[in-house]
Amino acid sequence: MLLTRAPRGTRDILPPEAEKWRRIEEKARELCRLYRYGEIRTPLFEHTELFSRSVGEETDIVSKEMYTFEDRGKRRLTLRPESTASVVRAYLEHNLNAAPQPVKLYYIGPMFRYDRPQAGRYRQFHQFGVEAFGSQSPALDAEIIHLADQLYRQLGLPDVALEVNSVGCRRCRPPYREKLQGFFREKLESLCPDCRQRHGTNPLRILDCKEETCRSHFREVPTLGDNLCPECGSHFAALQEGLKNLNLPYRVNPFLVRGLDYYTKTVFEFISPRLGAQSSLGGGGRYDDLVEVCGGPPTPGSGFAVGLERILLALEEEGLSKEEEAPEVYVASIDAGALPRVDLLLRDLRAKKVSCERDFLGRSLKAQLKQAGRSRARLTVLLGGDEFREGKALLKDMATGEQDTVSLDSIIDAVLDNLDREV
RNA sequence: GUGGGUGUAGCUCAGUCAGGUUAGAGCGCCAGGUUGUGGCCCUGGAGGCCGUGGGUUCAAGUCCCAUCACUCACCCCA
Repeated sequence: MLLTRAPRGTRDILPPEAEKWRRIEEKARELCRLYRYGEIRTPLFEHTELFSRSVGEETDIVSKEMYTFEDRGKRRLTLRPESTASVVRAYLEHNLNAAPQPVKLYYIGPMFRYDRPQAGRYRQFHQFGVEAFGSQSPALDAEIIHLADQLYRQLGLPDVALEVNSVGCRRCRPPYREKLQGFFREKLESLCPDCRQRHGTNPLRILDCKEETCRSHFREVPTLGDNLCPECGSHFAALQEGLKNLNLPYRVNPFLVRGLDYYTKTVFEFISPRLGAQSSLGGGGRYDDLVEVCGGPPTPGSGFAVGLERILLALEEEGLSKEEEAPEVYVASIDAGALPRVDLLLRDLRAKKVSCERDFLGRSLKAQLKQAGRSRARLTVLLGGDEFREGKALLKDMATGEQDTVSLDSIIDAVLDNLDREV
C-alpha cells in the first residue's frame, strides 16, 4: 500500500490548477444563470439499481465500470458513474413534476467509473451537466446545445465540432434494430470479434466500430435517419431547423450512437481535434422514457454533460498558462521589534480587502525582499529601524523599485492609493 | 479486461547498451557576496534505501524474474 500516492485514476488539484477549474466552473454557472438552469446537488452515491435500471444493464458502465459496495445496513450502493439518473430520482422524490414545466437543472461534481486510466480519462472525473424535464420541444434540445456551445466558445475552444443524430423512439427503434441485425446476419463472418458480440446484444453499436472490415459495410447499411417514424423524423428536422436558426454549425452523423441506453430521438456530441484518443468533450441527448423507467409519470427530458478534465486538457493544448495569483502587498520587517506592528498592518489591509503576506521563517530583510519579488507582489511595506521610531514606514513599488517614506497613520491610504483603489 | 512505453534529487533528465572506487547536471529551494532592500551575476549548502521484492555475481542504478505505480492505446466514454 502506497500511502504517499493517490489511488489509481485519481489525482490532487493544487492551487495553480484549481484556479483554472474555478474559471471553468464560474463560466458554467454564469451560463446557467443566463439560460435559467438552477443548481441541484445530489448525493455522490445512490442505490445501485437506480443506475442499472436507467443507464442500462447491458452498457459498459453498468456491466464493468461501477464502484459498487454494500454498507453496514446491507444496502447495495454505487458511486455515481453519471448524474442524469440521480437528477431524475430527485425530480421524482421532490415532486418537481408538480412545478411549472420545464424544470431546468444543472450540476457540477465528481463521477466515478472503474476504467483503465488514460489521457483525459480518470476513475474520479468531473462533469458539468444540465437536465430539462417536461417538454418534448426540439427547441429545448437546441437551447441545451447552444448553452454547451457557448461554454466551449467562451472558454476559448472555438474549434469544437458538433455532431447530431436521432436514435428514434421505442416505436421506431426496435424495427430498425431488427433490420440492422438482418443486414449483418449474413456478413457476420467479416465482422470483428467485438461486433459479432454486439450483433446479439446491441447491434446499433456496430455503427460505432472503427475496424475497417466492419466499416466497409457502412455504405449500404440502413441508417437510423431513413428509418425514423414520422414523429421522430419531424422532431429531428425541427431540431436541425433550430440549430440553423441559432447559427450553430453541425454535422449529421448517422453513425452517432451513444453508449447509454436511455437516449431517444436527439443525440449529440462535441468533438475536439486536440484531445487525442478521447476526442469527445461532451455530449447528451433526449431521454423521453427515462422518468417512466424510474417509476414516474411519462415525462420527456433532455440533457447534456461535459467532462471538466477534457476541457482542461483541450485548453492546455491551447497553451493557456496557469499563473498563481500574486499578493498585492508584502509586509517586511527591518528588525524584529516591528513585528507586532506588521501583524496589525496585515490585519488592517485585509479589512480593506487587500491581499497581503508576511514572512514566517525569520528571514533576513534581504531574503524577505527576495520573497516579495518572487511572489510578484505589487507593493512592499517595510517596517522598522529609524523610520519606525519616527512613526514612519517605507512603501516600495516592486515594478519600478521606487520607494517613499510614509507616516504610519496614513500607510493604509497610501497603499490603497498606489493600488488604484478607492481610499 | 488486453497490449506497448516508462520508473534515478521537489521538477526535467544524464548514467543502464559493453556490471567495478564517495551516483551527476540544469532548474527550483536555503544561506552568503561587510552598514537596512528583490530581479542579473558569483559562491556555498540541504535534498536520492536509483519504484519495491527476489535472483545471478567477488561486485548490481546497470543483467534476469516477479510485483507495484505512472503513461499511451484498445474496449467504452466525459
